[in-house]
Amino acid sequence: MKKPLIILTGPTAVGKTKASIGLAKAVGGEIISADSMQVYKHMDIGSAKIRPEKMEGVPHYLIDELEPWEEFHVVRFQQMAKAAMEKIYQNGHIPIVVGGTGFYIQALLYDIDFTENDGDQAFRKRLSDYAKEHGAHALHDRLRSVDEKAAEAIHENNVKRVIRALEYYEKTGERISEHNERESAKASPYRSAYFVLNDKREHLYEKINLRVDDMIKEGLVEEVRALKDKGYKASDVAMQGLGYKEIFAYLDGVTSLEEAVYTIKRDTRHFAKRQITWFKREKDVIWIDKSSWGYDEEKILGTMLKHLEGVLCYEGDFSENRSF
RNA sequence: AGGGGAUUGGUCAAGUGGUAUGAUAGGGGUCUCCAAAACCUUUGGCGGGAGUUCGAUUCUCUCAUCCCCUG
Repeated sequence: MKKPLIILTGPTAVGKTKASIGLAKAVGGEIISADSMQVYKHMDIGSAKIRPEKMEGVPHYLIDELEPWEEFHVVRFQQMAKAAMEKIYQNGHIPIVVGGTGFYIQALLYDIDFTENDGDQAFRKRLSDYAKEHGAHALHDRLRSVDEKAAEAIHENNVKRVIRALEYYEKTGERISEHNERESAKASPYRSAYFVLNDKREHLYEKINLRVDDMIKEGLVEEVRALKDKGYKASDVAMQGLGYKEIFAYLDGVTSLEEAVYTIKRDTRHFAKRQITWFKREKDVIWIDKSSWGYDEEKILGTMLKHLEGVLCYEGDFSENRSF
């Protein structure tokens, strides 16, 4: 029998965190964060991390687990999240994946296989240098010669993904297009419910703008300054999160604070749009538009629970563990 | 009140007597190891009216709105 898995996602600033606590308490769930920034310690304000006192006793995983210099990517997420899920099942609880990184959620939900190799940085750098020297088109031609289908699918300007496709072929001898076809045909090993919390676009954008202002008031600049003082550079991956790279630029005197704030707001809006686009093409998602529920948290929780009745059966271990 | 200047997509700018350019915002999309990333794509416009002209966003007049100076 497949194990249950609940996913609660949606664009940034829509209110996932808040909704997740109510849901976790109602179903006996523990929360796994699917967020590429909240895993990092010392990055609280800019990543809109949940505060411990707001957790109301619900266990959280993949929050504050890494130092900002550590690498984090889908594969690592997948490993850590799977380990967390094991623990949660052992506790007799249901894992609830909460976060806005659609790719991570996909990797977990469909248990996509990334194990062919472990990311050869030197090889990637060589290809990246090749592209810089001979142009993106030349690199793309190299891909075309080994994997026509992948070359068709990946635009030549998207150097990052052209490199990955070439790397995959180089390391495994298999075409990445074949790998992707196989992996995307997979069925999920879980009994899942995939909730996408959404809101009217206008309202969402307004909330994003307000939230960025709040972050500044709460001391985002000081948070970034502290990271900078610890020796982190704008080029470190963790520092490239929304809100961090812009404040870095401000602290370095490249932009004014006003410009930084403007850019954070704009890029966060763009990000939210991309997130929504991602969720639109995920199959079997349950859209919950907050505006059509009058922003009533009780009603929204009620709908989610209703959907869960159909998707997950509360049997065995799970029914008796609904409170903490 | 008098004089001067301005009016180009939501915003900021370019430009020309012959089908209006760009940036930015907005929309849509791709995505299977940097994904808060990377990449692709696209809808909007010459303030109103009259005149000169084969033809006016461009020249003239007028109205409207805004800005500056003088009183």
